[in-house]
Formats: sequence, C-alpha cells, structure tokens
Amino acid sequence: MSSQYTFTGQFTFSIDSKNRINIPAPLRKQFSKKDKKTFVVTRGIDQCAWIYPISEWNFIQNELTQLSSLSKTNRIFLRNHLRHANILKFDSQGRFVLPQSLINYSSIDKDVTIIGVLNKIEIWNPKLLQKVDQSDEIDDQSYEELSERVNI
Amino acid sequence: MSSQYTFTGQFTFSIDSKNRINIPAPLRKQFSKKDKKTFVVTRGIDQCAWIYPISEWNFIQNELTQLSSLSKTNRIFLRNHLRHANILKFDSQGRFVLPQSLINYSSIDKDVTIIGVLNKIEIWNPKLLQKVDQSDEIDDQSYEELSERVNI
DNA sequence: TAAGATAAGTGGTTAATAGTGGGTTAAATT
DNA sequence: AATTTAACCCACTATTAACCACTTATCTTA
Repeated sequence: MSSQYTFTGQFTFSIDSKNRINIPAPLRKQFSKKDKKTFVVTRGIDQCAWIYPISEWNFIQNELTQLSSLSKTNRIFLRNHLRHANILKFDSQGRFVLPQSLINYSSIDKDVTIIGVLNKIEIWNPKLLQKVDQSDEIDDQSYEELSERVNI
Repeated sequence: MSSQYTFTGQFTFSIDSKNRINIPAPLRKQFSKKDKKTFVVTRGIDQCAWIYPISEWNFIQNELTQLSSLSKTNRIFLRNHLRHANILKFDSQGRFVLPQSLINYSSIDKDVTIIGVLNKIEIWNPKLLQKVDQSDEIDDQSYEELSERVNI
C-alpha cells in the first residue's frame, strides 16, 4: 500500500531563538485536511530527525506491532523509535518547536536542511548531511543489487 | 509498461535574469491535459538536469516506495534521488524557473541546450554537452550488448 | 509571393506569499 | 505566587509567482 504523501526537494532554513523550525511551504501544502497540521517527530535512523504526518505514523505504528518483542533487535528498535516520538502540530505560520532532545541528537545549531523523502521529512544539520553525503557513496555492487529491484 | 511521451529533438534557448527557461513548444505540446503543465526537475546522472512529466515521475516514485528505509543503501539512495527533485509547473508563457542548486550542478550559465530523450527532457550547458559528446563515444562492445536488449 | 494572422520566445512589473522576528497572553511547573 | 514554558498573534522583508507587453518567427490565405 502506498502513501498519499510524496515529499521531495531540499530547503535550507534557520532555527530561531525559540527552537522553532519552519516547514517549507511546498511540503506543508501536502498535508491533508484530516491530518490537521498534526505530525510525529522522532529520531531518524541516521543522525537526523524524521517527521511523519500523523496518518503515516499510524500506519507505521501498525507495522511495528507485527514485530515480536521476543527478539532483542526488535526490542531495541521499538524502544528507540517509539520513546522519542513526539506528536506535534505546526502553528498558523507553519512552524513547530523541535524538542531539545532531538536538537541534541541531530546536532542542530543554527541552520537546518530540510529534505523530503517520500512519506517522511528529514531535518538535518547541513554540515552533517554534507559529510554523510560524501562518505556514504553507494558502491557499484549495491547499485547492481538495487537495479534488480527498482526499475528507473 | 511504456510511456506515453516520446520527446525528441534539440533546441538552444537562453536562461533569463530570473532563471527562467522556456520549454520548447514541440515538447511542451506533448504534455497531456491530466499532467496540467506539471513536471519534476531533478539531477540527471550526467551533469545535466532531467525533466519528467508528473505522470512519468509518479511511476518512478511508485517504484521507490517499495524500498524500506531500514536498509542503509536504500536510505542513501532515496535521499539523494528525492532531495534534488522539484515539482514545478510551467507558466502561461511555457517557462519555469530552474532551481539554483540545479543551475550549479549542471554549470548552466547563459545558454542552455534542451534535448528530448523519450520519456524525459534534458537541460544542458551547450559546452558541456559538446564535451561529453566527444568523450563519451559508445564503444563497439557496448553496442553489441545493447543490441541484445533493444531492437532498433 | 505578399500580407495578415497566429504562435513562440523574451523581458519586465506588480501583487501575493513565504520566511523570519518579536511580543503578549495563557498555561504549566516548581 | 513566581518563574518558566508554550501557544497565539502581529508585523516586516524578501522572494516568488502571476500578469502584461513587446518582438520575432512561423503559418495561412488571398
């Protein structure tokens, strides 16, 4: 089942003195009425914050209930992904306050790079993203493997 | 499944002071009503920008939703392919503004060469295209391999 | 073939929106 | 009750998108 959300693009904004971050208008506009400006911010797997519109999050949550807590990996994974999840809304200007714990986790300072990745939005420290971008080149082998699953 | 679009031909236009580029009329005319002048500009694999009519892009996007973000390779791949993708429309004159990041990426200066390549349109710096044209000759071996997959 | 009409490419101006900053009131916490 | 925190509102500025206008090219038709 595919998502109604198809976030794309990259934007560089700044976080203000009250820890507010603006959601870029092109992304914000996609929010459906039923989601009422509501979303979940949580830890990304990489050193960034992830934003899911609430309906997406509900879907993911459903997936997560499939994972048995008998597995250690599952337990750790579930813990780390659920306990840092905050349900928030953006204000009338389209901003939200990023919780301090996530600011720390993603080493956010002054500027933030916001990128759309289909059903989620990622918040990065621009310098970190750049670093990851350079070091995490996908090797040819992996591309070969990908090519067998995705035809683009 | 094959595309409804069959872009062909080459055109040399100029980019104006507001970074607007005109889509050549012969290509523009192919846009179907349901696509409503909407398309995606993104990084090409070579040093150029790619334009996909929105319906084409949706097809690609659909493939991408199959990839789980639990895999590192997938995350990197998704991020780097989606963050440079901008959903745009051309204006009543048939133009669109090329985002600064793509101007930089494809080293576009004043003139642009626009070429139709079946389901996508490519935007090049004329000098770069010329250079690539000379250096990237396809060797006989590769032609042999191609011949086994494509019958032209 | 010439003239008119239509469409295409280019340039600029205005109006709307997006991003950002700050202040005031309400709520929560200690 | 006092202090802090969060929600809400208002305002400024820069950017973007919509609009209008002109020139050149192409097509049509007499």
